[in-house]
Amino acid sequence: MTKPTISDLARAAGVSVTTVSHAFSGRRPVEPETRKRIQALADQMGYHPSHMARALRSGRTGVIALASSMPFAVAAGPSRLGFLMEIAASAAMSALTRDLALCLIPPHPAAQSCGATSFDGVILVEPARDDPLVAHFERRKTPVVSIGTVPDRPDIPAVDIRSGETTALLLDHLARQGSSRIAALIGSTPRTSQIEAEAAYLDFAKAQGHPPILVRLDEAEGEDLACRETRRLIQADPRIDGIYAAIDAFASGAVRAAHDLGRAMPDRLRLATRYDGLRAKLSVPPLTAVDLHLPATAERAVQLLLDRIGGRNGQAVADPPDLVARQSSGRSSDRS
Amino acid sequence: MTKPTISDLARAAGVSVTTVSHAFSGRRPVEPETRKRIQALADQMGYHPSHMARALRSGRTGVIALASSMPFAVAAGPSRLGFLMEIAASAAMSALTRDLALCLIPPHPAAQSCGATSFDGVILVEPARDDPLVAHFERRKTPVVSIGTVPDRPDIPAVDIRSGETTALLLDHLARQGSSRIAALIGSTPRTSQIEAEAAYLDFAKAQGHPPILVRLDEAEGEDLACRETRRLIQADPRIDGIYAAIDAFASGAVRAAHDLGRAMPDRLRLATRYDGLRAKLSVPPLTAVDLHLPATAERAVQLLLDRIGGRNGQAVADPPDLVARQSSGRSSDRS
DNA sequence: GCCCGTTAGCAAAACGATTTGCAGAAGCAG
DNA sequence: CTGCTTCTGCAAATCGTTTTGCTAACGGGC
Repeated sequence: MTKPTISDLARAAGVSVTTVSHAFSGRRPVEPETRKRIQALADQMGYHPSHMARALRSGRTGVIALASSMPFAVAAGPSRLGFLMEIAASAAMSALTRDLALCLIPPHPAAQSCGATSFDGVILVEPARDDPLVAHFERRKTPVVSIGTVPDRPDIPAVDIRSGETTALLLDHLARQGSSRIAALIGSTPRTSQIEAEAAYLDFAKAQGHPPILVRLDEAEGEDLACRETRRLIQADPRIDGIYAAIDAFASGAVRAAHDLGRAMPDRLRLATRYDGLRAKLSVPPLTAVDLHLPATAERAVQLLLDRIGGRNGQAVADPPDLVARQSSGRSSDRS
Repeated sequence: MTKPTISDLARAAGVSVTTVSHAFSGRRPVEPETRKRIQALADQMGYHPSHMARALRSGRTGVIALASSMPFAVAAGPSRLGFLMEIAASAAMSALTRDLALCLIPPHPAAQSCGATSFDGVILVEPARDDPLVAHFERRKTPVVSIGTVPDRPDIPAVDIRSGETTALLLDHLARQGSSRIAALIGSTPRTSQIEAEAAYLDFAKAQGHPPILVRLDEAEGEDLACRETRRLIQADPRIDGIYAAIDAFASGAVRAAHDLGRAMPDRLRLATRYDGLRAKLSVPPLTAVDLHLPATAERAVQLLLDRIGGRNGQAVADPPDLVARQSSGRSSDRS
C-alpha cells in the first residue's frame, strides 16, 4: 500500500498529470467538472502532493530553523527551560500560522555538521561576534536573521532586543532602591547583549561618579564561577551594595555568594538580572528582572526571516523592556 | 551566485556526476586520486549536496516532528514553559545526535492542516483516545510513536510514562504524611495518563476503605475551573485533607481555593501533583510532585520512532517516577 | 592465447511534482 | 471562409540527487 502519486491520480481520473496539477494550483483554468472529479478522487485515494518533490522543484522546504550556539548550561539550563525554549515555543506558533515548520537546532558541540536537513532560513538566537553558526549558514547560502543584532554585522537583519536600555532600566532601579555601589557581572562572549550591557554599565558608573566594578565571566561556567567572583568582589570591597547580573545563571551564583557571606538581600545587597526566567522566579529571594516580551520578538523574527527569504532586508526592534521588580531589589511589586 | 550542484562539480572535475556521487557516498570504489580532486574542488566551490533532492530520491526528509494536541493553556502555559517544551528540548538533542532535525508542531486550532512539510515520523505527546492528530498522520502514512500510550491503540509504539504508578506514588505519600481523605482532580480528556490516574485513584480509595472523591475537569479551563471545583468539594466535605491533582494547572487552582477558604497548607490540606514543572516549583507553597525523567523518555521516544521508521515496532517504558516531596505535602525534602 | 574477475567510469532512469510550449476545438468578428 | 482569441488539455523539460546497467581496460591463472 504505497502512497498515491500525482500520476496515479491522473491515471485514475483519465487525465494527464498536468491537468491534475493545474486543478490543484489553479495556475491555469481547468474545466469545473474535471476538477470536481479530480478532487473527489484525490480525497478517496488519500492523495497528498509530496512535499519533497515540491521542495525540489520550488527550492523551498517550508522549514525554518531556530539555532543557538550558547552553551547548553546557559541556553537550556539544568531545568531545560530557558530563554531559548521560550523563544522556540513562540516562534513555532508564529511559523505555523505562516504555514512553515520550525526546527530546533539545539546548542551542541557537533553542531558544526548540523545537518541532514536544509532550511529555507534560520533564526539565530543571540549570536556572538564571528559566531561559527553565522559562518556556517552563510557558507550554505541560507538566509539568516538574528534575535539580538550580530556584532559587527549590521547587514544581517535582526530584532534588536534593546540590551543597553534593559541594563539602564535595571541599574536605575537598583540605584533608586538605594544601592550606591553597584557591581556588574557580564558574560565574556561577545554577544550584542553583553557588549551593550557593558557599555550601559560603564555609562551609568560614570554618570554616578563611581569607579566601575565590572567582571567578565565565561558563560559556560555560569553559576559556580559567578559565585566565586561575587564573593571575591564583595570581600575586596565590602561597600558593594548592588549587583547587576547580565545572565540569570550569574545571578544564581551571586545569590549563593550573598548567602555564604551572610549578606541579607535586599537589605545589605540588591540584585537584579536581565532575563525573567525560571531561575529568577524560583530564586530565594525571587529576583528582580525584566520582561523582554519574547513572544512578540519571536514573531518579529519570523516575519523578518520571511522578508529576507523574499529578498527584502529589514530590521526590527523588540517591545520596550518592562521592569519586574521583586524582592531581591527591595520593594516587591510581585507577590509570588 | 547560485549554489553549485553536483553537475557543476562534475564538470569542474572533468568526471561524470555518477563518479562524484560515488566519491562522496563510497557505494562504489573511486580512484583515490580522483576522489581527492573532487573533495578539494567541492570544498573550494562550497558544494553541499541538496537535501531536497536527496530527500526526493531516498524518501527521507531527515526531519521528525513533535506534536501535541493538548490545549495550549496546559501544554505551554501562560509562561510558555511546560511539559511539552521540556520534552522538546530533550528530543531535539536526541534527534541531533542521530543526524535528524526536530520540528515543533505546537498545539494549534488549525493544526488539522498542519502542513507545508512532511516528516519521516512524528512523536505525539500524550494523545487522547481517537486523537485527531493520530488520524491525521495515519492518513498521511506517517510513522507515529507516542509519549504516553495511545488509549485503545496498543499497536502504536509508545513510551509508557507509568501514570498509574506515579499516581499511586503520590497518593501513598499523601497518606503517609497523614491525609486520610484525599480527593482527586483528573483531566476529562481521555489520555492514558488521566485514565490510569483515575484507575489508580479508585484502587487506592478502595484499599483505604474510603469512598472515592473524584472530579473530572476540562483541561482547557484549567486553573479557574479547578479552583471553583476544589472550593465546592471542600465545602461539601470539610473532612477532605488531601488533594491529588493530575495536571499541574489544576494544582494551581487548588492552591488558590485552599487560600480562599483559609485552609493552611500543608497543615489542614496536603496537595500533590504529577508534573514537576514551573507551576509546581513556583507555587507558594512549592508543590510536591514527581520527577518523570523526561529527557530519558524523549530519548527513548526518538529511538522508538527510528525503529518504527525502519520497520521494527517496539515498546518502551520510562524510568520509574521519583517523588519530589515539597512543602505542600508536609515535610519538605526540597529547600527551595 | 583465452577466459574471467576486478576496477573505473559513464549514460540513463528513477524520485514526484511544476511549468512551459504547443495543439486542437470552439466562438466571434470581419 | 479566414483570422483571431479563448479555452482545454497533453507532452516534455526541469529540479539535483542516487542507483542501475553497461563498457572498456587491465591483469593473472590456466
